[in-house]
Amino acid sequence: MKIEEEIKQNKPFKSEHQKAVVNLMFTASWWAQHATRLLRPYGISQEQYNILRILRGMHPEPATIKTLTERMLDKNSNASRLVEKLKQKKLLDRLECPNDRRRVDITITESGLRMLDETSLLMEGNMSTYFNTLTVEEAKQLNDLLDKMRG
Amino acid sequence: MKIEEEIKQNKPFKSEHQKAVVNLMFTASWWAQHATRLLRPYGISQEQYNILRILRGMHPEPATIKTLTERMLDKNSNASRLVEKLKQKKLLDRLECPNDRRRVDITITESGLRMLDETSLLMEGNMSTYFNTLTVEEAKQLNDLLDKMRG
DNA sequence: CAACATTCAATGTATAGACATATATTTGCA
DNA sequence: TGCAAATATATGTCTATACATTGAATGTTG
Repeated sequence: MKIEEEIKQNKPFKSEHQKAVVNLMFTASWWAQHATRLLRPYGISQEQYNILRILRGMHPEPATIKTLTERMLDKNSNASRLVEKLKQKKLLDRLECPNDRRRVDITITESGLRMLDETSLLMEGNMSTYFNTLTVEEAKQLNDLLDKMRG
Repeated sequence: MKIEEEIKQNKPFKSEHQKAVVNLMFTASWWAQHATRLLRPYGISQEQYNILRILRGMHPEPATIKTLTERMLDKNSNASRLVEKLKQKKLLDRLECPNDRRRVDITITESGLRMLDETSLLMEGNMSTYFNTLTVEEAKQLNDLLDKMRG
């Protein structure tokens, strides 16, 4: 469906650029909804999932809060607090870094890895299902345009 | 900058499709940050701004909570509460609908219109500045791809 | 090495998103 | 008409974002 119909906009957009911004935000929100629902049965949010993905990518090397923040999609989400939530669920371990006591070493646990294997399979499966409307060539184009959009 | 650099991803993405999803979410979050900062001096959030835009579009016809929800980018954001916030700032009026007492008629005030004229000029100006990296043709392509992405 | 600046993480506070539930009104139909 | 179903909005609760501030540890420099 075209973005105008999705948001029942009666007037035309002022420009393709403005429309693209609205379309971007709408599409992101649309996908966020799906992702949130997929993850809900596992008791983790998208950003918690994202943190676990970063930790798996580095495993068995530990990350610090700083590293996580740099790699997270949402730079302002509060890595400290999200890490605390995940620790309570025993999905990661947090240890004081021996070299620098300001830092904390954060490592995904076995249980975290198991849960992530399951959820990432589910997420990736859903992505393929939802996004198979795009060809690989089109996905590539979309990536280029988004990169270019950010200047 | 390419998305891999933005989030300091060392490994390649599994597929262009997966990369496109990450890119979409990252770009949306990136723009949301700018928008939030632009609106901050005016004391309104993006979604409050969005509601005012919808109301201006319908003005002088009133909207209901239901109408707003249908047209908002984020279907789950709580129109009731956002309307309440905007009412407190005297940017809109909320009246019981005479035909159907379940509903409320919501209309943007003069003061709301004035503030929106100012903020939307600012927002649109910023969009042109940020997104002039894309040609009109590319913006069109991006719109088509996003529409197609949602299936 | 002492004083000051910087870095890293945690926390306080306000706003918003996600979702279930409550409450009032209207509609539809037996 | 009466009563259940549907509709419109509001609210409670938990989580997350935005941003300022705090506090501890480390770096830097005279």
